[in-house]
Amino acid sequence: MARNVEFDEQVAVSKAMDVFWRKGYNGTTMRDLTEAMGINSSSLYNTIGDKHELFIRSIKHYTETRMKEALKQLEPIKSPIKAIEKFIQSSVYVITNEPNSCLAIKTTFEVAATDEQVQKIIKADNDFTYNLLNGLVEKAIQKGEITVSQDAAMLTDYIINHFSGWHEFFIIHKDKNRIKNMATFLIKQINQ
Amino acid sequence: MARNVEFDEQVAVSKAMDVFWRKGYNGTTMRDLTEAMGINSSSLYNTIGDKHELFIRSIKHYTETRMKEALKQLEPIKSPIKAIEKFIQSSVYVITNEPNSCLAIKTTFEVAATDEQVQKIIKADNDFTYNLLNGLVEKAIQKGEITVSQDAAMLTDYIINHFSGWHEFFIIHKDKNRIKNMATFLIKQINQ
DNA sequence: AAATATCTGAAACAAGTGTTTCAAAATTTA
DNA sequence: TAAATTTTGAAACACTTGTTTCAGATATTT
Repeated sequence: MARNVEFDEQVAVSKAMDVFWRKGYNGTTMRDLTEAMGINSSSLYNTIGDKHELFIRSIKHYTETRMKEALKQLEPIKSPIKAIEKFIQSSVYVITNEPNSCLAIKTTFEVAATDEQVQKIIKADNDFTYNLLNGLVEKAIQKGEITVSQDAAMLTDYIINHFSGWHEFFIIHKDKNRIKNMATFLIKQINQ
Repeated sequence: MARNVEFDEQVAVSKAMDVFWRKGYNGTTMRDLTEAMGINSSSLYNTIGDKHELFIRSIKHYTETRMKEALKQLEPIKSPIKAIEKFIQSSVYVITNEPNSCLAIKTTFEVAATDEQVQKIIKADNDFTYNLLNGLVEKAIQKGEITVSQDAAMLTDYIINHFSGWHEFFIIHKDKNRIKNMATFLIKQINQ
């Protein structure tokens, strides 16, 4: 019996996410957000909620999108070790080509330590990556594609652990090659 | 012919640093700062300057203190490889025992990408760590303590690169053991 | 001790913050 | 088409922000 919401909530959240991604949670104002989303704050508060809720939806959107992309990218690859290598290489590509560094990592360092709700989402995202990669590492060990004498759990942690540093490194040095060299060495270490 | 500043500027900056360390640049207000420093904002603006300048001094204080500590800790160690191991192990200790994660890393992800002045200080800090560790790696290779066939430059990047991930990991999982295991593996990788 | 120069404290500043209000517009259903 | 109900836009809200003001307190130098 009444009109519907005019804007697409998914699209709006995606636009909000872009702002948070660039400016961080505390660096973003509600006016930044409503301007980028193209909606009035009254509509925003009537539908999604306040700034914090919008941030929660933004980082959920970010992590969910990333999870889907990872699955889609790795699914067609038959060899576990090749999938692991692809995962590492495409991380390097993203790190050295996207305009902002990973929203999840930025959020971890800015607010995860003091915001439980955020912490949970970030942890879920990390657990997803862990499980995805751990499955591949286990298979690779079984198949004898990884011969280094280490348990899968530790190797999975060890591989994932590189990405944060590469992001940090790229912000500071903006040097693709040194990151590529680290990635090459990491892959060699696993492969041996 | 007149009175002197009542407060110790070094002590005041150190107290400001603590606040920035906990809350980040954008999450910290001038009232947070003046309260923690125990001085009035007029005194602050008369001596140090505005919020940004205070932040600059805070991160300089942080990085300089850290540099001195690193030098002091590694100086007495004769064996290069032992010094490298000590460097890694004490990083693990700091990461898993300090209440906040590294101010330099937090700052890198929060503001370094958009603040040139900050970026420079952070880069100088990273270059210092790089040079310190690179010297050790080169000596360790010469002495045959490191036999892995990689150039010192890449190995230095590779070692340093782990710290950021460990910080991130500890915020999310608060698990010391998994970090220790990664550190042990890293040391083993270098040593072979 | 007096003159001098500077620092300090409290208050005030204008602009910016996240959020709410509400009349008018809009779209749905009957 | 008319009634009903919700969304929207602009303005306003109360509070916080970074910063400045300035009278009076304070310490130095002569």
